[in-house]
Amino acid sequence: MGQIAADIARDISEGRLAPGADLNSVELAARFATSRTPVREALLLLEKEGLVEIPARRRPRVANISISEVAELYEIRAALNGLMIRSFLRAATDEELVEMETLFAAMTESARSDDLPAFLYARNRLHNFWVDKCGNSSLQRLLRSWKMRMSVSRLGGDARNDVDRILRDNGRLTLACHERDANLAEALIISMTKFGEQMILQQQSARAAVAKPRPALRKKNASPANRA
Amino acid sequence: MGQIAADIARDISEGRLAPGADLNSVELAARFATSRTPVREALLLLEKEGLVEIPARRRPRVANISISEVAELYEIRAALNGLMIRSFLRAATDEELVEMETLFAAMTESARSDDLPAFLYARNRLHNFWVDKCGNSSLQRLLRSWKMRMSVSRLGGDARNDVDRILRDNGRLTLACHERDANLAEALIISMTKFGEQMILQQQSARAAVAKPRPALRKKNASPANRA
DNA sequence: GCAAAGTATAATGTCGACACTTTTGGATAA
DNA sequence: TTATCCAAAAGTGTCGACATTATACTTTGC
Repeated sequence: MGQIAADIARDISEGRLAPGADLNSVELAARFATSRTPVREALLLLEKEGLVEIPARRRPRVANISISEVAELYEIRAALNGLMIRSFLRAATDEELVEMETLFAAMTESARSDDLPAFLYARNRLHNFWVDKCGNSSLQRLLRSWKMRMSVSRLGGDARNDVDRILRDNGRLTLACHERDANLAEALIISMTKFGEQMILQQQSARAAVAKPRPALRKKNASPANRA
Repeated sequence: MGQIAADIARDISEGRLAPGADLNSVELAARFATSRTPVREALLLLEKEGLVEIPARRRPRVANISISEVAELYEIRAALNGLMIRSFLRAATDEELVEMETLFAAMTESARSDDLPAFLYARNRLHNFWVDKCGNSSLQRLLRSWKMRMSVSRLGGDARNDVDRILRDNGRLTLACHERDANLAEALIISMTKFGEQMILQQQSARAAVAKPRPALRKKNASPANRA
C-alpha cells in the first residue's frame, strides 16, 4: 500500500483520528510534503477499504461505522476466519504447528506477568501467524484490510477484564489446531469472532454514553486535533 | 462506482478486453474525452477490485488470474455465498420467497424454450435477488465486486451442456429456501459455487490449449484491439 | 438577541505541463 | 541471420493552476 495511505490508516485505526475527523487534502498534502494528487489517491484507497468516507464534492472524513455495520462486518469476518483456520490446518506443516504453540506460550507468559500490551501484541502475532500461513493470499489480503476497520480504537480500553477469556479461547483454538481438528477450530474461531463483536459494541455504546453531550454537528471549529 | 471504472470493468468482464491487454491512461483518456486524472483514479479502483494490474511505473493492464488464484477466490466465494443465503433466509419475508419462485420459474421457462441468453440472464436475476435481499450491505458490496472478477468472459461458452445441471441445482436451492432450510441451502450453494469453479477451470485450460501457440511475451504490437 | 441572506474564504475535481522511466524500433556488431 | 546497444517516442507519476462548489463569517432585518 502507498506510504501515505498506510500512515493515515494507522492514525485512524490507532485512534489518533476519530471517526468524523476532517481529512481535507490540502492539510494532508502539507503534512506529507507532497501535492494533493498522491493524497487524493491515498484517500480513495482508504475509502475502498472502508476507513474513509468521501461524499461527492465534500471534504473526506474518517468513516463512522454504525452499529449495524459492525454487526455486518463481524458476520463476514466470522465466516472468513472460519475458512481461514480451515485453510491453515490444510496447509500447515507440523513444524508450523510447533511454531504456533510457541506463539501461544508467549501469550500465556505475558498474561502471567500482567503485561497487557505484550499480551495484546502476542495475541496479534498468533492471529497473524494463522493468517500468514493459511495459504490463500486473497483471503489474507481481505482479512488484513478488514482488520484495520475492525480494530479502530480497540486496543487499550478495558481489555484487562477479558484477558482470561481471551487467553482461554486462544488456548482452546491452539489445541484444536494442534490436534488438527478443523471442525472444532472453525467453531471456536467463529465464536471468538462473535465475542470480539460484543466487545466492540459494548465499547461503542459506552463511548457514546460518555462522550456525547451533544449531537456534535455544526461545531464552530471542527477537529482541532491535527493543528500541528 | 465512477462511470469510467464501470465502463472499463464491463469491457473486461464481458471479454472485450482480454487479460494482459494494455490499459495506458493516455488512450483511455482520449476514449473517455477527459484528462488522465480521472482515468488514473478509475484504474486504481479497478486494481483494488482485482480486475487490473498496475506495476509501478509501468502501463496498467487487464489482470491475469492464475489457476491457483481462481481456486482461492472460489473458496472465499463459496463461504460468502453460504453466509449470504443464510442471511437471506433470516431476512426474507414470505412475499419475497414468492418473488424468488417467480424468478426461478423464468429460468425454467427459458430453459424449456432453449433460449440460452435468457436462461443465463434469469439465473443472474435469481442470484442477484438473493444477494440484494440478504440484508448485509457489506456482503453485497463484496460479492458484487467479485462477481466481475469471476465472470471474466464466462458467458457464452459451452454452458449449453450444463443448462440441465444449473437448472436442477437452482431448483433445489429455491426449494430449500422455500422451506427455509438454511443448512441445506448453504450446503447447496457451496456445492454450486464449487461446480462453477470447475467450469471456469475447464474453460481456462481449454482456452490455454487452443489459443497459445506461443508464450505471448514480447510481441511486436500488443493488443490492437482498442485501436478505435 | 436571533435567524436569514449575502459575501469572503477555502476545498474539491479536473486539467495541461513537466521531469523521469519504460518501451519501441532501428543501427551496429558478432 | 541473431543479439546488443542506442536514440526517439510514448507513458507514468507528480505538480501547480483553474473553475466550480461548499463552508465560515459578517451583515442585515426582525
